[in-house]
Amino acid sequence: MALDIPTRFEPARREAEIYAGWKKAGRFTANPASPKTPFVIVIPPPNVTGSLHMGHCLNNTLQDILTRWKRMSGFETLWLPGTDHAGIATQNVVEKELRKEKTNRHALGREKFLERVWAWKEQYGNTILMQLERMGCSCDWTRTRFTMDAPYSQAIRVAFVQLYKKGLIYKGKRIINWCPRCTTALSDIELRDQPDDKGKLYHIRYPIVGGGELTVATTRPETMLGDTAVAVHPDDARYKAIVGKKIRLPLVGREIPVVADAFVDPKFGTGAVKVTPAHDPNDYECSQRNNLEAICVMDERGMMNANAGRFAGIERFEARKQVVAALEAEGFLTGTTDHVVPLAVCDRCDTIVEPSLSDQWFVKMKPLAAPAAEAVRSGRVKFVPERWTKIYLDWVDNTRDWCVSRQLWWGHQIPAWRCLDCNAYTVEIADPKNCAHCGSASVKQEEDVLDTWFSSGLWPFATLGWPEKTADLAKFYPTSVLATDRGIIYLWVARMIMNGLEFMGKEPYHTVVIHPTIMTDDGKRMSKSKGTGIDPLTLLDSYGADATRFAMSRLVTTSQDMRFGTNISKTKGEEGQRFMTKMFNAARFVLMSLDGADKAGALAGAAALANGDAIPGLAFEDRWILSRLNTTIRAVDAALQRYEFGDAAAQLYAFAWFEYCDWYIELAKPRLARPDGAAARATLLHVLDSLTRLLHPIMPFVTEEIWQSLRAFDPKREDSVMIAAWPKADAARVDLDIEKTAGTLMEIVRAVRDVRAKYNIPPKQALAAALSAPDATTAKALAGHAQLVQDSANLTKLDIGAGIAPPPSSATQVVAGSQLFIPLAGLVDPAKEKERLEGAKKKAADQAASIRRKLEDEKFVKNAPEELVAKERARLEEFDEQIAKVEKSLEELKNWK
RNA sequence: GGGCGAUUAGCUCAGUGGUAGAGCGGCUGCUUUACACGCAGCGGGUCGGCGGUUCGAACCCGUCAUCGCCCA
Repeated sequence: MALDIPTRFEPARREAEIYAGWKKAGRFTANPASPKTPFVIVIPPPNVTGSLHMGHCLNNTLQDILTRWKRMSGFETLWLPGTDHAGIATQNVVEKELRKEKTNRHALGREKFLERVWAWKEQYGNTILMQLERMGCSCDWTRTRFTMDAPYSQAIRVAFVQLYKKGLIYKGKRIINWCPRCTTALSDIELRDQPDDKGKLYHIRYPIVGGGELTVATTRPETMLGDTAVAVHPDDARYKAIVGKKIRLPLVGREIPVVADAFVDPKFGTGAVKVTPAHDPNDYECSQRNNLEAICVMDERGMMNANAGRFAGIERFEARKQVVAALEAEGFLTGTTDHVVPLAVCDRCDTIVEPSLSDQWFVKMKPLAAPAAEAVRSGRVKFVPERWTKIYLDWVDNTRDWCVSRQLWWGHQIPAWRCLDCNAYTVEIADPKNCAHCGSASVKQEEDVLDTWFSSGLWPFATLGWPEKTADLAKFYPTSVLATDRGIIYLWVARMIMNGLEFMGKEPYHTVVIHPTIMTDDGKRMSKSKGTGIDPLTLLDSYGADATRFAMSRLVTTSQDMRFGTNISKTKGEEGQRFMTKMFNAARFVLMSLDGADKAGALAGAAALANGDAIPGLAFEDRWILSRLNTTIRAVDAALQRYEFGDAAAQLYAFAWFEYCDWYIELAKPRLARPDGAAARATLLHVLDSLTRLLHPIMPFVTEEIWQSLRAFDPKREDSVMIAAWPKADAARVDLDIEKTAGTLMEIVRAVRDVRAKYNIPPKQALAAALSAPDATTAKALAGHAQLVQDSANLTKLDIGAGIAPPPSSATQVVAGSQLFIPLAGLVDPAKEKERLEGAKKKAADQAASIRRKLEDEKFVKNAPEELVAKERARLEEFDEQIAKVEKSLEELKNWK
């Protein structure tokens, strides 16, 4: 064996090189002019400030598996990568830098600030994309997109103008979520729940003008400064008499009315609530119904403003304390109780958001959401697993208008110009010089920018060149599959579907694969702040990309969570690494076996096998592994079609390791030196070739390395496994009889090894054995394969026949309905053998008893399907025979010396 | 408050009505010339609790519990 192949594949040394090779050869680049059917995935764009976390790692592994699988299956495949500009996050990062320089964006001015952000993006914005390369992702980097690029920005502008002109975008005053730290509006989905938010409920006495009083309860006493009414339920008998009267607002002195409004829950607190229209969404709606004034008492940074009177200039939570103290001092506070307050915080900076009345731009959701719901209801877009459909529909059916303006600088400035003369808006694709309404030249563009999700909602077609009619758009839209986490269903999926229908008239993909969310070892959400997250780069460094990808994909199930914390990632990563090494060594063995042998013969044979042709000299075990290979191909295909990645990975692992390596290679070894070695070599090579292709989508690097070694033998094959054809299952190769017989033979071999292990007989010590089959047919079927069993179990001989008498002093083992006898005179202790046989007898007797019980039950015999009853009868007979045999062996034992 | 998911071997998970499975870990034995990141063998579970349907339930129904996720 002249070949010099190392025993390990070294990811750290080879991955980058292999990846560079693919990239240089343009393997990832899609061709819109190709006649092939397209398969397209757009990446759910990661945040440009982000770095790879476990969720990305899983998400992109699965996308790459699909992409590579489809590419090998003959599709014109495009996996389009890119990032979104992440308005708040990116602006925060750069503002942080500025703070270190003791300056801020206002000092810099908008233009200079944006230059800084771009500079930051150029320097750091590629981090996550480079990490995808490390994972082996076969993204088309020539098509990398960024939501702030000029063509993409143009798409956003066209989309905004179209929606505005259709009346689907408007500007209006609403209560929105305000982040006082980021000083911008946020949409509902940019919030997070604050856990463990223990608050208090304050009970405040409100005096009624003309006598009497009311008690209201509030969790946010500082907002009482902005109260403009007290509301009670119209049917609440307790308060009927005072509706229409006035309250003198404590601390402020303003007179405010008592109004009746059905939104009040009479059972909560005292049944009377303070109404602060400028700081609560329900109160605002109440104020609209009752013509109440809205008084804002805070500024954009969460400081109390002039409307707060003596509390002006105080920070909102400090103001709460001081208002409570003042109420108490003046005798208005009647008590406090503990109360859990649901609090929302800004997703980006953890600041408690302030519901605030504000003038913002909104997208009308109903007209967009209805078709998006229909696309899913009709089945044109399918969720996998199917249960997510309901989650999606619940949201699109009930979604409220979407606040899309953000008080940021980094983002797409809203293409609306306000006329300084007539106050009307002009919304155009090209910058207008004059007001469209009065012709005035005094027009000023809105300063606010659009929500980042507004841009990522256009992702499936804006990335392909829309609104231009590009070749890419024509070829690759609609895309095929979107793979993402459940947390993204509202964020992107719903919006992409809405926009796809609105702007392209066609849903953006036919399938949405919702894969599990990565959890810690104990099933909790990974949290950066709690330090329970793990860094995928550590895994890539420790085990390599292939092992990491295998480990993750193998754990993917239809369940919604996937535990992959510190410990689990270690054991699973190591498992992946071992598998990678195993495959590498299997290839090493096959190549070394071919080297110096009849190479041409092996190549021709393997080619014939790949073609489905017969080759001379195919042995039983060859036909067995070919049958298993084709069964496996079918199973893997079926699993991938259903997006059951874990199942596909497990099938491949089991076939490669336990069938190909553990059994087939071992069976082939003795033949390599014999005259029938040619067929064995051809089969070894063909199965290795198929496995290399099948494993490639999951483990791209090691399979490419193996492929290149194969190619050194056979320069005619494709330059890269990436473009090799995906194996097709050949039904003609599947032979269930062979698989069944092989199963029996393996059981026999295992039984011999078991006896050896029990009696400490070394594998090297050859033994003789006899097998007593239940009938002549079985005996004949097995006898043909005696040599195979002898090779595997190191037997000098193996007599097989029906009803063979046990040789003297034999250990007995029941296997697959037959009895195996191994003469062990002088080797073993009869007492020990007796113990073993008693154990086997008990096992069989227990089984028999349970079946007998069943069969003695008339109801079972009457109601169960006939075949089942017959099957149970046969089983009982088998067990009874077995017991008899063991009893006979126990008798024989007495004759042992 | 509503919805969803999970609960099966020490761990991670398959298993949708008819003999409880896999991998990992464990234990025992092997320096077998592809691989000790290996090979061979073995043990290990009243399928979360309780009730119901059924000849028969891990599986279907009800209920409770625990853990988790989402929405309000």
